[in-house]
Amino acid sequence: MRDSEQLMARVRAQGGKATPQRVAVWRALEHDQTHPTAEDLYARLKVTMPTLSLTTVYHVLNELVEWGELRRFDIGDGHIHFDPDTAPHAELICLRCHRVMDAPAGVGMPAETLPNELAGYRIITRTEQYFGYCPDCRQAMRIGSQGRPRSALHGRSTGDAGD
Amino acid sequence: MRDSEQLMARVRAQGGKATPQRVAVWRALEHDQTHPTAEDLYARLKVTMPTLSLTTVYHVLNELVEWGELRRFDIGDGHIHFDPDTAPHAELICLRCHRVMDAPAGVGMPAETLPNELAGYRIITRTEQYFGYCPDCRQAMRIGSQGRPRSALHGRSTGDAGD
DNA sequence: TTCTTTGCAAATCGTTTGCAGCATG
DNA sequence: CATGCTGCAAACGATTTGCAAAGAA
Repeated sequence: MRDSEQLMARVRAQGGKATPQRVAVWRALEHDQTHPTAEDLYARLKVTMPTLSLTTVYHVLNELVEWGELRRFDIGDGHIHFDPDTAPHAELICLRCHRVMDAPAGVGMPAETLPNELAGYRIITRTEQYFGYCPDCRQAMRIGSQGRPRSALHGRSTGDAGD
Repeated sequence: MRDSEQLMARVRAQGGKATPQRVAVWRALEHDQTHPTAEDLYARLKVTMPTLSLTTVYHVLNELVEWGELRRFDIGDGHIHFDPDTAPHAELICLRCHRVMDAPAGVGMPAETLPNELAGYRIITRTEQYFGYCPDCRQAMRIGSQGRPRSALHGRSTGDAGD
């Protein structure tokens, strides 16, 4: 994702307005590595901008996705996650708390191996997701307590279990 | 996923019943490579079993996932897809019609490269998804017509565009 | 018969949309 | 001052759940 300076130029160039709400969402995303959901960002921003609405957060996120500035992905926890890093890279996803983090450098296939075409498909991008249990959840499961897993819509999971 | 013979044994062993509905869903999945949604399976089965309900399809799919027989995944089209192939492998996903197919053999990282641990995470499985445009959609886009893209909840996409 | 499963109808809940008032350029 | 943006409230829709009737074992 480009920085707010450039986005401001872009939005003005197409007759749009650089409203405080838009800029706030842009800034919140700028160096974010937490792969937040719309609700995450809303909660974070509400503190300094109490009048902000969740609807607006969704509007701004969706337009960023349309502009190709933001990647939107579903890990199966019932919430859409967003990532300002639009280059292909690997991610680590906890099956229990649904935390998402970038995999350490060197993990996953190098970006240069992304083919242009595969089985007749024009390939645009690739995602690699490693599912497992994060250190906190491993600890919590070891103790046997329930810990405090993050949101989980009804009983959804991404399909695997065990330890 | 194991075949219906084995699943029948399993379900009976734990005091369950091999109902026609369950067996029908198992059979439908047995050699399926289309990565269907619950609705897909329901539509397919309704023809030969008109009394089957969508609720039951969900019940059966969810228990298969709990048993570790079925992988459940979200491609961002607003529908949960299911895959009886639970081994790590790469998939091709069309950004326009949301068709999912297995990548040709040799594409993606070999299964043996799945690490046990990564950044403190206990790794259980990995998914590799290649996003792009399938031959049909490339053709449709070339013609400039709208073609007939498969389901798409409101205006969701998985994040990328262009050709 | 007993205990599981089915399937209808209703509830959930993240996300999207309609629209009236507001604020940016 | 005109148009684009915000945000409330309502709509949406895939999936889940409560529960009474049905059917395996």
